[in-house]
Amino acid sequence: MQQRSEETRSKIISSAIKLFSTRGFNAASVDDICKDAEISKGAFYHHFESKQALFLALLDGWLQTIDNAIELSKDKTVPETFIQMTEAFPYIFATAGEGLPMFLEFWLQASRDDKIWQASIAPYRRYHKHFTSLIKKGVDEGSFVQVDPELTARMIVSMAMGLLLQSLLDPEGAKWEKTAREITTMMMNTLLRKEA
Amino acid sequence: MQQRSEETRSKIISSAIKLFSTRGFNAASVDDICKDAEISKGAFYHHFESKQALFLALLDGWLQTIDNAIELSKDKTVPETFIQMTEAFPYIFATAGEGLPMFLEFWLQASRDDKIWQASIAPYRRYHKHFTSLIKKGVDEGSFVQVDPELTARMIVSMAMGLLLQSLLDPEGAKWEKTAREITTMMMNTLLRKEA
DNA sequence: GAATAAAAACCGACTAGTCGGTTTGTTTTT
DNA sequence: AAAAACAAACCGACTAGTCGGTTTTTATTC
Repeated sequence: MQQRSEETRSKIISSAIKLFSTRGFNAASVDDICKDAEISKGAFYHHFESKQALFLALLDGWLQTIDNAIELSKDKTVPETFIQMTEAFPYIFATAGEGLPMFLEFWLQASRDDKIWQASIAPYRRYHKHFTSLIKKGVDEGSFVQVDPELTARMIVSMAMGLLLQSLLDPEGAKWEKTAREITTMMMNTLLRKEA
Repeated sequence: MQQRSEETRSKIISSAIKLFSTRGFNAASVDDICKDAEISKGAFYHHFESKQALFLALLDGWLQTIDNAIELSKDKTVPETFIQMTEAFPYIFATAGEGLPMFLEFWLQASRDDKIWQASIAPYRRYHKHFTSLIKKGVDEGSFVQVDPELTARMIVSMAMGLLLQSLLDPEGAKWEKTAREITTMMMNTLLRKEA
C-alpha cells in the first residue's frame, strides 16, 4: 500500500490551495507550503517536479470538476441547464473569490511559456465551443429566439467574466450575486421564446 | 533649468512602460529598467522611492488620460458619447492588450496592501458612478428606454471587462473588435428608444 | 512468516542566483 | 559653496531547486 505517499501528496495539495489562495502564487513559497503541510522539501519535489507543475495539477482538478458538471447536465433541456447554472451562482462567486486571483496571477506570468498557454487555452476554447452549441441547441429545440449562437455565447461569457472580475476588484461595491441573478433574468427574458 | 533631471525621469518612465508591458511587472526588474533607460540605480531611486511608487505614477498618468476623455465628452448627448466610445474600440483593445496584463499583475499582489487597494478602487467607483449617471441622463433626456441605470451600468461594464479579458486570454480566438462592435450594436438597439 | 534485497518515499542542509533597496562618493546645476 | 542629480559597488533577504544520505514500504525468497 502507498497510503503514506498518497497522504503526503494530498497534504501538499491542500496546503498549496490554502496558501496560493490566501497569499497568491508567487508570495506562497515552496518552503511555506512544505512547512504548512508538515513535510520536507525532498518530499515536495518527489511528488511534483516544480512549483509550476503543482499548480498545473491543481488546475487539472478544477477542470475535471467543470467537466463533471457539464457531463451531469447532458440530458437536461437547455433552459433547465441555464437554471442549474444560476443556482450555482453562490458557489461560483465564492469559489471565484478565492481561486480566480491565484489563477490570474499564475496565468499572467506563465502564459508567456507556449506550453502553458496551449494547455490553458485549450479548455477555454473547449468550453466556449460547448457553450455555443448549447445555445444553438436551445434555438433548434425552440426554447430560444433566433440568435447567432457564437455571438450570444461570447456575450454571455463576457458578462460572466466581467461580473466575476468586478466582484474581485470591489467585493463590497455591489451585491454581485444579486446583480448576476438580475442580469441573468434580463437576458433570459430576451432570449426565451414567448410561448403564446 | 532641471532639463536633465526631467529627461532622466521620462527615460525611466518610458523604459518602465516598455518593460512592464512586455515582461510584466515582476519580471521586469529595477536593474532591467535602469539598464534600458541607460541610467544608474541611484538615479532611479532619486526619482522614485520604490518600484511600486513608479507603477503608481504610471497609473496616475493613465487615469488622467481617462479623465480628460470624459471631460471632453461633457457636453455631447448620451448617444453621441456612446458612439465616441465605439470609435475608440481599436485604440482600447490595442492599449488593453499591452497595459491590462501588467495592471492586473500589479493589482493582484498589491491589492493586499490596504493603501493601494483604496487608491485603485476609488477611481473604479468614480467611473462606475459617472457611467451610471450617464445612463440615467440618457433615460432622462429621452434617448434611452426606461431601464435601471445602476444595473445597466454594471451590465455594460461587465461586458466590456469580460470582452477585454477574453481578448487577453485568447487574442486569436475571435475577432474581438468586431465582436465588441456587434454586441454594442445589439445592446444599443434594445437600449435606444425607437422614435416613431 | 521471518529475512533480505530492492525500490520508493522522505529529510534537510546547501547551492546558486535574483532582486529591491541602500550607501558612499562624484559630478552637475544653481 | 550648497544642493540636486547621478554613478556604481554593495547588502541582506529570499527562493526554486538539488543532492547525498536515511527511513519506510514493497517484493522476493526461503
